[in-house]
Amino acid sequence: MMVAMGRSRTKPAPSAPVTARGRRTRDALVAAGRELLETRGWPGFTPEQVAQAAGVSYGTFYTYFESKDDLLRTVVRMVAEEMFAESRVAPDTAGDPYARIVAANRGYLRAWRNASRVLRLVERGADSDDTLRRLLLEVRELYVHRGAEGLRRLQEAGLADPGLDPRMTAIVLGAMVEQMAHVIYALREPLEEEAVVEHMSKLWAAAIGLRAQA
Amino acid sequence: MMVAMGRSRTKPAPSAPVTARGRRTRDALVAAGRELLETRGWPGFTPEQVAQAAGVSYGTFYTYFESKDDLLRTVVRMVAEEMFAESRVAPDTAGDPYARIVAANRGYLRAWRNASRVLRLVERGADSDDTLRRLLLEVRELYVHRGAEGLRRLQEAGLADPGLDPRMTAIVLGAMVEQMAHVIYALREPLEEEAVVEHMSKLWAAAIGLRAQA
Amino acid sequence: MMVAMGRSRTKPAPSAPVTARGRRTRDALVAAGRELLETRGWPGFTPEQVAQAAGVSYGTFYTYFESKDDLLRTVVRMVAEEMFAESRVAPDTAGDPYARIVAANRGYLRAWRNASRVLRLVERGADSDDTLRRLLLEVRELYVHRGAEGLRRLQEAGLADPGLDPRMTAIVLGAMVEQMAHVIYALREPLEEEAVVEHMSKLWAAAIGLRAQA
Amino acid sequence: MMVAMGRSRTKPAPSAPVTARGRRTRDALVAAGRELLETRGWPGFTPEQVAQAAGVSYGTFYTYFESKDDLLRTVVRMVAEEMFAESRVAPDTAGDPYARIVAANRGYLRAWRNASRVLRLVERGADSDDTLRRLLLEVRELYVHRGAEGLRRLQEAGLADPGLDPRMTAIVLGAMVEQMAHVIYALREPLEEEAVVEHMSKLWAAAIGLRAQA
DNA sequence: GATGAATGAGTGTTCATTCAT
DNA sequence: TATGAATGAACACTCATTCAT
Repeated sequence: MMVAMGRSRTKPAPSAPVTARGRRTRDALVAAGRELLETRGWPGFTPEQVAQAAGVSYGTFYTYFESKDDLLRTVVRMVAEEMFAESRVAPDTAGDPYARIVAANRGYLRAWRNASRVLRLVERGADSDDTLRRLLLEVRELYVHRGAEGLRRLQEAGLADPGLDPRMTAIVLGAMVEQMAHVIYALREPLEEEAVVEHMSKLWAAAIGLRAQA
Repeated sequence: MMVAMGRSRTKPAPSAPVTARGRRTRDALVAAGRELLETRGWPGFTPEQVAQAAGVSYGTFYTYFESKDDLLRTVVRMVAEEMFAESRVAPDTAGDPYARIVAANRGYLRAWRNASRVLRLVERGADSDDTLRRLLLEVRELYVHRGAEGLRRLQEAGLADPGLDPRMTAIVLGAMVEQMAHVIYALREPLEEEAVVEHMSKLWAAAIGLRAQA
Repeated sequence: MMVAMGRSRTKPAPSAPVTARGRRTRDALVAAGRELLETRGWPGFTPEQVAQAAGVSYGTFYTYFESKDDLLRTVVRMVAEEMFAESRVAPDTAGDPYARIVAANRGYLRAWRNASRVLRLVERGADSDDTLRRLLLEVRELYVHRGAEGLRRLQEAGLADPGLDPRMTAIVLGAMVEQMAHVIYALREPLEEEAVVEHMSKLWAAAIGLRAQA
Repeated sequence: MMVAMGRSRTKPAPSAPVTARGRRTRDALVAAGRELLETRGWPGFTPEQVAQAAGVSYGTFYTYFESKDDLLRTVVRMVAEEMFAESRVAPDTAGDPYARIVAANRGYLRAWRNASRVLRLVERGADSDDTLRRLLLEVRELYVHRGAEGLRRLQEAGLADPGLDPRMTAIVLGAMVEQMAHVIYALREPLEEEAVVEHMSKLWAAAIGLRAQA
């Protein structure tokens, strides 16, 4: 445009690719973005570097994403969903509530260690970006909901303190596990992962007044 | 940039000011930096804005600090020292154990909300800076130590589960409180502060198997 | 900044330079901006080229101007004021109203030809930029006001049709002259400048019912 | 870019469509281009948005047009031709001369407001494109010619000042009306359309020394 | 010591145009 | 002929740091 002033109101929002080729390119960009975020942190996460890592030209980035933040949100959602799915407790522990708690905590810690340098980075951004903050709250809600449901079932089975509010309890105990992951993997407090899992689980069980199955 | 630590020392490192005036200027810069970090977070923490808030000219910033990170480390050190100092007079002495837990949790949450937004920011944002990471671990250690000692006394008095490792327990339950502060104040999950304090305390007490005083 | 998201609310607005050196630099940027606009039009008017033409580095541009538009507005104001000053009718025609009209029209046409490729360019931008549009209206108002006052004096002296609304008349006849400048210099309709001046003046005089001085 | 005319002809210039379908597509693009120019001005006039508005895919644009400028020229030519066509049936024939002037001015102002925002945009914005400049001069000539003929008839009938050069007068008074349209519709000077029509007509009549019909 | 001007590499984004299918 | 993905130079702007006075 010859004239620099005046913004167009109608910036065409990138839509989902319709051809297989487009899908491949978009996937490559998402993968490259995630990879860079995990290996190089914020400094590596620029549209230019992402495009280059995906093997496409700079402009192509904006064929699929409205902005850098758009890609970030996409990556975060993907990582969060993966993590949530991974941390689902294997059904073979169905009978033993304590074993389930241990498995859940171990699973969470491992999922965090493996997949979520992304989430750690993002927590920082959330301080100044509202969309990101809400996205993190959404992700948290998944865990909170699952934890609350688990507790409710235990209460109904007479295996846990019926006086505890399920949601609040899930939030607080979830926070415990989340921060431990942060302490171990980000701050690198020198602790044995398995020892932490056991201890957390013991405290968790005691906190909810878990009784051995009748 | 925080990641760019460990430069080769080719430029004159600013030395401590020798005149009273110099000291005042430096103090003003540190205070302004802390203030900005607490009130505006990372986006407000630029040399230019710090200098302006301190009422000195832009260039003066570099008379006293090698870099932006240099000031950041200085501010963090100051906040950490303050927390050390405060912790010495902790009213940890006597009375009803449960009430003490409630008071400690309430106090911790409030300290976190007010004075140490700085630490929260740094904890989530400075993951590549080793100096800061270690400083954070030191501050944590302070609280862990105090928590562990408290638990040990309870155990010795026969008021808490003697099977728990005091240090590990303090770490895990401390993490719970710390993360709840993050959830409430940074992510702004809509929760009543006092309700959280009560719930956390109840879970904490149950977790350590707290018994009412004989 | 490591984090890309979140805009700072406090962008320091560039203030007027306080030292002589600063004033020189700022003046050089304004001059270069005007020069480029006049010689190369919009395509040459980029912060980078302006800075280069002024012999300073890129970043310096933003030491003195909030944005490209900021400089543009500055240049427009300057050109407009210059033009308005230039087109003031020499006082030696005080006695003869018709001679004054001729002089004013000739002056306007010349001022436009010399100084205001800038204004022509800007008229285009005004279509999509509100600030610019208002700036142009302000400039117009200067001329309109002067024209209206002139007519009022003639009416009071009984030398012009007293039934004409001075302001509206000034607007309409001013539009006539302005567009003729555009037609001659921008569209390059092949017309003799002096012939146009004479004809415009004759029509202008007839339109306001100018009577020879008693 | 408009300034980039006269490329070396190394790529296949799009030829006129041969199938009916091709013609429909091309027409849709032209119509969409015109529509966007009229409703959104320059910012809306991008190949992408034009294609989208025409309901065809992006790439198709370049099946029919060599460039964005190619479409612009096509649209301008179309608008110009329309104006030529309309001018042929101008109701210029008889009646009260003053009423005719009023009607002509009102009509011109309205035409300008509606159909030829395109021309207004181009007149102020396309100063480096020779093709367009000449096209604009041609359109102007049409109106000038008509105006001059009208004046000549009035002079022959003894109803207007016989000392005026018809062509020059038509140019100057035409400029007056044209610029008023610009002032009202582009710069949005707050004036009543009908009041402007009346005033312009009064000044016009006085300027040519119009005498009431014998 | 203090000032404020100067620096310039880096960032996110746009968009007219080309290309493979 | 039609599609939509791909291209990349260009642009406006930021900001930690350095420098001349």
